Amino acid sequence: MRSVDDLTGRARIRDAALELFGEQGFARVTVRAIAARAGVSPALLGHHFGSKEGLRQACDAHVSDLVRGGPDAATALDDPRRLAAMLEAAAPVRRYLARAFLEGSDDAAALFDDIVTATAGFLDDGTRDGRVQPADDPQTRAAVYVTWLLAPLVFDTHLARVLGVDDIHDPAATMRLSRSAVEMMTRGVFRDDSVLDAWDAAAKETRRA
Amino acid sequence: MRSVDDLTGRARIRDAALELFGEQGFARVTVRAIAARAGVSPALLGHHFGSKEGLRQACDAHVSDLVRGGPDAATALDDPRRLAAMLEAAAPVRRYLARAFLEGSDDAAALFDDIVTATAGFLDDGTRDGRVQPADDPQTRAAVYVTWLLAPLVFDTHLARVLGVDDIHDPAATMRLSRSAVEMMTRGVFRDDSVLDAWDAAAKETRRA
DNA sequence: GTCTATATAATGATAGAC
DNA sequence: GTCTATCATTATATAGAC
Repeated sequence: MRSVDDLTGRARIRDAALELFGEQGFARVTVRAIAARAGVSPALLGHHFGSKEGLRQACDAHVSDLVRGGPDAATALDDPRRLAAMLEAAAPVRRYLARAFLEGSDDAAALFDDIVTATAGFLDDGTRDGRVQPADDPQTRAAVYVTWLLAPLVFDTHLARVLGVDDIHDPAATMRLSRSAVEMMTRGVFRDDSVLDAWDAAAKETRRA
Repeated sequence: MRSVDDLTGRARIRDAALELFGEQGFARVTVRAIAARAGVSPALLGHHFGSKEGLRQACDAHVSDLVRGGPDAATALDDPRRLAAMLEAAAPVRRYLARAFLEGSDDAAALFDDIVTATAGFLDDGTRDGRVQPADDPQTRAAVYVTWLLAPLVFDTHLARVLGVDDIHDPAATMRLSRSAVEMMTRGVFRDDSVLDAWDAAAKETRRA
């Protein structure tokens, strides 16, 4: 449920900043541009958020709350379905998230860590009851799995171009992408152990050197 | 082979810009900061590159050449080993590449497309001679495969933090990561078809609606 | 090719009225 | 809470000497 001030200028500013930061990155966006999109004067940003950096932190916190399922559900990531929901979030939030992961805010880092923790638990549970392959290094696998889960978020424009669609997040494109990903995750890509064996041989060679 | 002017101020400026753009992003980096790192005056950047934007394009072209294996080997991406070599490129080049993919320069887009084309060829060949699993949608699989290949490039700081290493690209961390990735690509992650079947059932439901 | 010095514009932040 | 007006700073780009 939304708090009442989400209808005021403060929230409009925050949402405008969210959009612009996501589209262009923090440094490129000017205070004036945010104010113009929000339909307020530039001075109002300072009044509500102190500085441009304060506004960024408000955006980080807001997006982090959204992904986690609202301010009242701090542990919502424990439900793996929540992760999929995140990738289906509104486009501005997705774009902002992608930038935040690359630009390295504290909230983005904490969110990444929480997702890895939740994923590791999900994969470990699955390994125990046989639905998931055992891993040589479960922690690293969980981390890699999360980067693969998030990759479409970051490469969305490139994927859209290569696949010949307008938006990688429209229903048809999402289905193509996730179907391929699930297939790769289930069947693997390499049909036999030759690549794995070659890797292990190379690793042994490296250790000897 | 390097051209002779790679030893002059022009190349020093370009390399300094490459580092700073990769570390901080284009908009945040000032012409003065680049000049300071290159040990030249700010005015020299304008003399050689016209503008900051011109300098960026020079960086894009240079990195694109490096990844492709030098200006004389425009088709080097056809060799899949070149892709792995790219990920082992010097840290400044990697960081720059990650930013370029997100910020969407023309050269980065062309490079991504070329990598997908080369990968699709590699996977198709493998499918024909049985080393690679057949795919329901080969083009989409190639695109997804490339985003997974590039994911560690983009999420490097997060991976380093989660794995507890200083640099995700030091030899030990690289080995952990790629071993996990190869394992996942060979064995898959899900042990039976339950996730795939659930996906197909949900897709059928969606089409009906 | 490289520098010093400067023109010109845009930016983040703030003071003070309403 | 919101505005207008403005300040101080910093940015890119360029002119002109060496």
